[in-house]
Parts: sequence; structure tokens; C-alpha cells
Amino acid sequence: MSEGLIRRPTAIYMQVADQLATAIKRPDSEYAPGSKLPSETELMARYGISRPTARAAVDELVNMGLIEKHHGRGSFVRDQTPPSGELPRSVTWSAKEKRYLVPELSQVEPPVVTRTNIVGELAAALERDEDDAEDAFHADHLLTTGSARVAHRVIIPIGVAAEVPALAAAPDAPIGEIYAHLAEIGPLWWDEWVSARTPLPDERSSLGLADASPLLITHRVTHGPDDRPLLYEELHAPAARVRLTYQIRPERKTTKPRTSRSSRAV
Amino acid sequence: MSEGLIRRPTAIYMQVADQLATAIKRPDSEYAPGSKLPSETELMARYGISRPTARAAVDELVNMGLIEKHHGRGSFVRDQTPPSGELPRSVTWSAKEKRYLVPELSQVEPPVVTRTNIVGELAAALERDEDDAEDAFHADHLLTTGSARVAHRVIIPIGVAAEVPALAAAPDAPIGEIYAHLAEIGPLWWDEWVSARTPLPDERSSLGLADASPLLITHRVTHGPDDRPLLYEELHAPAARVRLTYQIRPERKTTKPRTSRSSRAV
DNA sequence: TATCATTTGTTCGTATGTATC
DNA sequence: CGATACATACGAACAAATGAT
Repeated sequence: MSEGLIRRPTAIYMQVADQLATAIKRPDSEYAPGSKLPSETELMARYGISRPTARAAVDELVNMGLIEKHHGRGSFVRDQTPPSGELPRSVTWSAKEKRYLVPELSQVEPPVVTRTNIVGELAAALERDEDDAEDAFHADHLLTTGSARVAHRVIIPIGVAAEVPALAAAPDAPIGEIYAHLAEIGPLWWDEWVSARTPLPDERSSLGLADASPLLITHRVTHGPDDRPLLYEELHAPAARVRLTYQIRPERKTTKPRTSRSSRAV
Repeated sequence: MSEGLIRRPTAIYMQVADQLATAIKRPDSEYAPGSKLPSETELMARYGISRPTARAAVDELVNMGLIEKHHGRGSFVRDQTPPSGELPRSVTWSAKEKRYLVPELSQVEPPVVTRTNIVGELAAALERDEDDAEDAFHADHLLTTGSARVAHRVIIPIGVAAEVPALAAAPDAPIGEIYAHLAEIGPLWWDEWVSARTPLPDERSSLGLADASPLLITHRVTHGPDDRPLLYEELHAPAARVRLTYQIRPERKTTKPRTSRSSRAV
């Protein structure tokens, strides 16, 4: 009947949570990914605890990221398999085709283009003056790697679009084409930074995320000759499904390290 | 007396949490970082709610990462300076010093060295045969960027350590020195992949994470001549505090894209 | 379509333990 | 030592979502 002895010193709900967590993490566990955990009522009976204590134990498992709770259905073991899909973030130069190559993802929905001005973080990244805000095209893409959906936003400052008319004509073109057009200005290089956070509810639905697993976010600024920032991109991908891959080659020391993103003087 | 009306529909504890969260996030807030939140008893009186409801509201704020609770002291507003710290992931080559340069982080604790064998994911990354497992040094470092703690694990296969005696002598050396020694074998390049997940409880404590904010995880394999994998690194950093930065230069197309990490035939 | 049992969500009341000052 | 504040635990009730009847 009893599921293992419960020692006094540490909190009961913690002990129950630990036992369940161990059971879940055991390889050939009775709690396989996707399977249902005992209901709160059943935990009460099984461990001889009250409802609040059972709830606290289950909540602890949620905090550990081991299970998900669903109102009216029950608690279910999350799939802990590490991300399999790869999202290559490197850029190659094809000497034969004389253009930059990036992996293209297939489109899930037609891109949406809007036009707003450049402020805040974005202004800093593009080294634009926020007080004299320049306009920009926003192209929002919803793509898929095959195993996961990713959201991709491409932001083209109006000034750059004016310089490269092909961009103004099709700001929602695939990113490979955008790079090809930008390359007309001169050789390109990219600055990228990666962060992660818990997704917001609307992001969960648009990216088809089941749970509260984190969102990987990459920001990329395309630089042209004279290190001029030309383009901004933001990519949101579910960390549970994909990992970002980079190939790192040593840079020549001479290239002065461009440090912090624009610390504008006041 | 009453701190704002409370509508019925949504959960009371949620409404209280929202009000407090808004108050905390307001710029010139009465709840500055470090200041003390009203105690549970005070919240009960102020909003006319019960103890469990007050607790639930405060717990919600903890989950949002806005406050920290301390037994017997109270709840305190966290410093919310978001992703400020940068963790540069690029490598530079100093022609003058004839060595690779990487940003060094300062040590929080002396590194711990253990010795285990190479299996699973690790074996795949290092292209080792799992059935004839090679041993490896594990060096675990606890470092700080100034604004955040990061955990760094360096894994040196015994074969490589035998080839480069300096590594066997000090497997817990800073990563810059490790690279310097490896460079004796030949020119190096790196393969890196990035994922993120919710931290486990013990990771939360060792990295000093407030709560469920995600963990950024980078895996890096150092390759020597003939693309031979020499070294494996894993870095864990709190996504709320740091972002990883990359500088991307186009690669020559000729470099054949090494795709999936070792699909061993059976 | 409507109803019912199951399961989690929310809320109250109450009591006692333990850390901090 | 005592006051304050958070931690743990019990009991009880009703609400809301879900799935099956």
C-alpha cells in the first residue's frame, strides 16, 4: 500500500515530489513521456496526505519541468528528449554563384509586411537615432524546419530599401534573396546574439508549443562595408525542438572588436 | 483602504499578483529593487483575502521572477536589469602572440577534476566509439561574468591528453590555455550548438538562479587538423542575465558542410 | 444535446513549525 | 526571549474544464 516510507525532517510534499521525480526519470519508468500521473485524489490515498500537500507535490514537479498539468484532464509527463532539429546559423559564400548561401526553411504561412518606425532596442541595434526615427519594413515569416515552427522577423530600414530597390519591391522575400540583394552594396558580415525566455501565451499558440518550454531567440544584424548596419532579424524557435548551430573560425585580431551595441551619449 | 477593486471573473490571487507586478514594474515604483514587499499578513488585510490567497499571489510573483522570498525575513524585489551581460562566443587569432584568444571569465570556485568515460551524447559529439569507451578528464568550472554565474565543463579525452602532456598536467586550466596547448597539434576550428531548457533545482542553486527563467546551454567541440574532434565543452548560463554573442563571417563553400553529429552504423 | 463523473483550479479557515531579528 | 514572517499541513467547499454516457 505505502509507496515507500516518508521521513519526517523534510517537507512531506517535497518527499513525495522527489519520489515521483525519481520514478519519472528512471529509464523504463511506468511514467513514460505523455503518460498520466496519478490524480491528486489518488496521491492523497496512496501517501496518506491531504489535498493541499498532494497539490504542492505536483506543483513542484511542474516547477522541475517534469510534468504538465491540464485543467479537467490530469497531469502528464513531459517529453524530456533533447532537441533533435538543427537550425544552422552560419553563412557560406558560394564563389561559383557569387552569392551568400543560407539554409532556407519552408514557409507555413504567407509572410506579413507592415511598416513602423525604428525605436528602442531596435534603434540601438541598427545604430539609428531614436529621436529622429527612421521608418522600416517589417516582414513576419512563419517557417518550419520540418520538426518545429519558427517565427522569423526581418526588418529593413527605409533608407536601405531606397538604396536597394529590389528590397523595397519585395521586403518579404526569403532571407537568402535579401542577402543576395544586400551584397550589391558590398561584402557582408553578421553580428548575432542569442537569448532565451519563457514564451508568452500567444507565442505558444502561433508556434504550436505544447508547454512552457523556453523559446530560443536570436537577433542578427547584417553589416555592410564600413561596418554599417543594414538589416535586423529576429528568430524565435522552440528550444525543446531545435538547437542553433554555429561554425566558429578564428577571427584576425586586427578586426577591432566592436563591443557594446551603441551606447548613445546624452 | 482598499488597494483597487478586485473583479470576480479571474482568480483573486492572480489579480493581486498582477497589481503588485504592475506596481513593481512601474519606473518610479514604491517597490524599488531590493525593497521589501508587504508581508502576507499585510496583504490579507489590504485586499481582504485569506492567507493561502495572499501566499498564492506572492508565489506567482516569484514565478514571474520579480521577487525573492526569504524565510523569516520577507519578500524582496529583485533587480530586473535584463540581459545585460554579454558572453562572446567568438575566437580570435592573435598573429603577434601566435595563439587563439578567448574571453576569460573570473573564477568563483576552484575547478573540480574528475575522470569518467565517454558515452552517450558525448561519444557522438566527439565521434568516439561508445562500445569501446575511452576515458576523459572532466573539469568543472564555476565562473562569473560579473553579472551572472556560469558553469563551464571541459572534457578532454585521455588520448588527446596523452598527445599533449600539458593538458594531462593541468586539465583544469583556463580554456584559453587549453586552446593554446591544443594549437600545438595544428590549426583549430569549433563547432557549437545552442539549446535552452528550464533549470533543474540543483542548477538553480549552484548558479544562483531566482526561478524558472531558462538556462542557455552551449556545446562546443574543438576540431583539429583533418577535422578531428579534440575537446568538448559545455557552458550553462542564465538566460535572464546574459546573452551569447557571435560574429558570423561567410565560410568558403568548399568546406564541405559536416552535417549530423556521427550517425554510427550498427 | 444534455447530464454526470472525474480532475484540476480557487478560496476559505485554522493550526503549528521554523527562521530571522 | 518574544515578535514577526514565511513554511508546512490539515480540512472543507465550490468552480470550471474535460471526456464519457
